[in-house]
This record gives sequence, structure tokens and C-alpha cells, in this order.
Amino acid sequence: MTIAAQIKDIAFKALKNLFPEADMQASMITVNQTKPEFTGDYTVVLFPFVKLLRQKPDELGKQLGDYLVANHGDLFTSYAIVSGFLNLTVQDSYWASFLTKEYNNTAFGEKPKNGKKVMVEYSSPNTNKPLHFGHLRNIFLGYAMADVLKANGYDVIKANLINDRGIHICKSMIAWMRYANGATPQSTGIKGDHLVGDYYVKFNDIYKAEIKQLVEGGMAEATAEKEAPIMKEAQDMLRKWEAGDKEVYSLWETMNGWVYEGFNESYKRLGVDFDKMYYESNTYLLGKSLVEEGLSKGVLFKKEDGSVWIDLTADGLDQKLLLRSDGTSVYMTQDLGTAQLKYNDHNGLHQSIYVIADEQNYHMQVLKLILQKLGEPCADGIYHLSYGMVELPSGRMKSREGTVVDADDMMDEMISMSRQQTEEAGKTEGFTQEELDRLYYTIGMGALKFYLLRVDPKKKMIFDPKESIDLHGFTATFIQYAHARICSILRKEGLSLLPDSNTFASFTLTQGITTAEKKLAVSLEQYPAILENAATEYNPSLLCNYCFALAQQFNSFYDEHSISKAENEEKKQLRLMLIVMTAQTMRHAMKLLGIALPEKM
RNA sequence: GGUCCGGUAGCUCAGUUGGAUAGAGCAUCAGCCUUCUAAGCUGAGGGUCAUUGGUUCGAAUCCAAUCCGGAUCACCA
Repeated sequence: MTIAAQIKDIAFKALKNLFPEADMQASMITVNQTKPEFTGDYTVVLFPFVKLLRQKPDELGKQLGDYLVANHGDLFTSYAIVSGFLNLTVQDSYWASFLTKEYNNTAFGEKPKNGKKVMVEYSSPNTNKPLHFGHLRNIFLGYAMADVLKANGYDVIKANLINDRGIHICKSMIAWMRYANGATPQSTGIKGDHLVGDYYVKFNDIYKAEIKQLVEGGMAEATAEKEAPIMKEAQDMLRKWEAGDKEVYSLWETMNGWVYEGFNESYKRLGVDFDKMYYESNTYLLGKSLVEEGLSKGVLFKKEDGSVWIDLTADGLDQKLLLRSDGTSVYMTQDLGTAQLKYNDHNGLHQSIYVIADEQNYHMQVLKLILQKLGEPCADGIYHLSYGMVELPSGRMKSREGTVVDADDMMDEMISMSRQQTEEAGKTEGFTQEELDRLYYTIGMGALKFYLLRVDPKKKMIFDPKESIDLHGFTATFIQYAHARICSILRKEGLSLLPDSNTFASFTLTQGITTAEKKLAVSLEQYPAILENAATEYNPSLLCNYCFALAQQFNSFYDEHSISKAENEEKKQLRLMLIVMTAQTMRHAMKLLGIALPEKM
């Protein structure tokens, strides 16, 4: 239990003892960290009890403060009351024993296995174009969320649902057949996903030109959009694909294969992976049996033309189509089936998390609601981890129009920028070329991931490609640098990083600890609570904020105190424990975000 | 039009189970490297927390209304 929670507990019991007849609840107690301008470490807010206990705040504070110091002298040294706030000063020995106990605990903050299975579906790309910057936000979020949940005791399955069929895939295929002259990734040296994406863009160029021509010939635009020859070809191809046409199917397999090779390369570079792949070509017919079931249960209804619907107007939503009048399914139908499939594949899931952009909020809300109405056991576990789109200053990225920031290009750029800045700072000495390449990768990718993870997922973000991502301030680089500094100190002291770090002899505190020392200890003590919050709020950005603040505190501490030349042995050991644990905690948190911290930079 | 999300410093963002004088980073300005890594540290300036009203001892945080921006409401996926 964190110190803040302990204080809340203790203060509640104290008030119960002092005022046995009053009707109080634990939720009335607020415990905050004391503001730096006042003396004290933690603050109990007294106002909520003033009316109930008919006491003036300051008198109440005095009684409570006296009681706490008298009965919990092991925890508190003293208290001060400032206009309704009871500021408690925690014994230095508390921090010392916390450190002694936890500094070499490599699992600090983690929770024991809880036996609950959670699926995190993320990435889920279309196979007609390469990954772009917006996908990166999805990928980093999903990967981080999975690891955060693991650290909180869940059994996590990382899933990727690949959208490998449909009209958009046929568009690339048609354009390739028409214009590629048999070009392959091998013959052109172009990465497979990019090659296919180029023909997707090509399709749209031709399509637009054909529409224009038809409109000039006197056709209405809406009609032209349907009648354009290349579009009809694509639709024809989709029908052939669904009918299992050998030639079409074989081209489809070939081109998807190119894309997968490209994606795998990108995933590897991004440092992410999946435990389970789903393909829409296998799942797109699912869900029909659920519809049948829903009809027989009377949850769904059939219109005169044969189409099947659900009426959600009572829930403040609309009517939603689930089967077309020709009996074919729609997107929602297959999603219903896939939700059920995921659940059954894993013998039940405690939770199924979908990392999907916020433009699908409505869709996901409807999906969950329909499954609930159908009484499906998978329904309640569905959680939509919704995130805001990444936009350019000019608006949304549109791959159809080629106005996207490509993910592979972005990685290249970040790595080359970190190379450039490292060289400019003259920090390349003492590294082999191989070590330098790894360092540039670590810094570049770290900066990229942190940039996309540091913002609250639900907020949309604007990225200006003209402005490069910074390596100063609120960045991964800042945290990596603090870590490298710690490693440097440890190297000089002949100590190595955890888990190999030497254990110290027993430690007894005989001197006071300084403000900078205490601040670090206080922050470290909060890590388990932060890690838990990141999971319950589905928000990895909390870890970014935490790590940055921790690194800031370390940097101030480092500036103020010498570790190797500490005033005496006791101070030296205390500070070594502090920095070992700081490095360990930063590594732990950043690892969950998929960000590595170099030992030298 | 209905529903949902957002609006905090010049810019990018923290802060919302209601707590003290609203915080960081970037940018600007001024300091700090013969001493453990200056990718750092210290300090300064910069705010009508979109607006108005309400609830309360206390509101960026809760409620209501309004304004602005975005998403969504397809026999598309």
C-alpha cells in the first residue's frame, strides 16, 4: 500500500477514535502531497469534517495532528496547520526503510498474476497501402497497453485483425494488372507494402480522370462515379474473388504476400509483435448465425424487403442494418461474429480491448450494445480504447491522395536526426560503429514512440512534418540521458545495473535526508500507484509523465549532490540506492512503453 | 438536427474521485561546465482555465445554457 493510502487509512481511524459518534466515511478524506512552499510531505484536508464535527478547521487539525504524532510516531515527526490543511511530515526513516526494502526489486510496481485473460487488438491494417504516422499511434498504444496490463497481472493476448479483402484491395490489384508490367518488389527494389500502395494511389488517379471524362461527356457526377470503367472492373474483381476465381485469388495471395513482407519488416523495426493473427478473409462471413439467433429471440427484426435490423432508438441510437435485403452481411455483422470468435478461441476473455480511432466510437458502442442485447457472454468485456486521429496542419491524412506521413520514412528520419544531433554534440567517442548505429536507433525510435504516447490517447493530435520531433525537454531522450548518467556513475563505482547490481550491507539512517533526496524517494514510492492507474484508465501517457518528472527530479538531485564524493559513507550508500532504484524504475516503465534506455549516450 | 469528444501560457500539452498562489516542455531573456555525461541545471517574463450563470467553506474540475472545433448517425469498410 502506498504511503498516501496508508495515511488516508490512519487518518480515518484516528477521526473515528476521536469522534466515535460521528457518521464519517473513508471517502471524505483527501490526502495530497503537500505543496512545496509549505513544510510537510502529505496533507489531510480538514474542511469536509468541519460541519459534521462542529469544529473549527484549525482546532480539528490540532486534535488530529496531536493524535497522529502521538500514536504513529514511527510514521510522522510533526505536523503543521495552515488554514484548514493539516500538513504531516513523514519520518525520514520511513523513506530509508522503503529504499532499503525495494531498491533492488526488479519487479517493483508489478502485480501478481490474476488469472484473467485480456485480448488487445491493435494495428489491424488494410493490405492495400503502407503504414502511416496515424497507424503508429495505434501500434504504440496497443503495444504499450498490452505490456501495462501484463505488469498489472493480466494474461495478455496481442491480436492483429488484418483487413485483407474487399474493394480497396481489388483497386490496387486492378491498377497493378493494368499498369505494372509485372513489377514485383524483387524486380523494383520497392518494399512490398509500398509497391502495392503505389498502385492504390494509381487507381484513384485513373478513377478520377475517368470520372472527369464522363462528366465532360454529359454524365451526372454521381452516376459517373458508379460507371467509371476502372471502378466496374474492381467490383467485378471483388465478385470473382468471392466466387473463388483461381486467377484472381492467386494474384490476391501474391500481392498480399508482398504487403505482409513489408509489414513484418516495419513491425520488427517498430519493436512490436502479435500472438494471434486474424484475417478478414476468414472472418467476413461470420456473424450470420448470430443474426439468425437474434431473429428467433426477437431482438432483431426483418423488414419487408428482407433486410434485417436492430432498433436501438430506445437507447438513444438509431436503427442499424445487420443483413442486406439480398442476405449478404455488412461490416457490423462480421464484427459481431469476430467478437464471438475471439471469445471462443480463448475459452472466454475477461476483456477484449479494441485499439481503434475515435471515428469508430459510434460503431463500437453499437457493437457492444447489440451483443449485450443478444445475451452474448463476450459483450461485457468489450472495451474500445479510442484514440484521436493524428492530423497534419492541413487536415486529415488521406492515403488515397497521397497526403500521408509514411511510417517507414518517419523512422528513417528520426534515426538520421538522432545521428546528426549526436555527431553535432560530439558524443560519438568511445563507441564502435555498430554501437553507434544501435544508439541512433534507440534514441530515434524512443523519441518517436514517446512523442506519440505522451499525449492522452483520446485527444487528437496535430503533427507538423516541417517541425522535427524534439530531442530536448519532455522527450524520451531526456529520460534516456538521465539513465545514461546514472549508469555512468555506477560504472565508475564498480557497480552494475539491476538485476546484477551489488546489494548493499544493511542500512541504518542516522542523519537527516535532504529535500532533493526525499523528493526522489517520494516519487519512486508512487510508481506502483501510477502503473496501476495506467491500466485502469487505459492510459500509457501517465507513465510518460511520471518518467519525465522522475528524470527531472534526478537531474536536479544530480546537480545538487555528488554521489561518488558524498559527504560520508552513509550518504553515499543512500544515494546509490536512490539512483539504482531510479534507473530501475525508469527502465521498467519505459520498457512497458516499448522504449529502451541506453547505458551510454 | 441527434449523439459523442475536445477548447488551459505565443506553440505542444499536464492537471477533472472538487482543495492552498493553475504546472511542465518548446520558444524568448538572464545566469551555471579545471569537480559523477551541459541531450543537463538555476532563474525571469508569459493565464479572463472558451463565455455566462448555478451548486459549495472552496470550481480548470460538478450542473445548466451558449459559442467554437472535430467525429459520427450508409443496404461503405
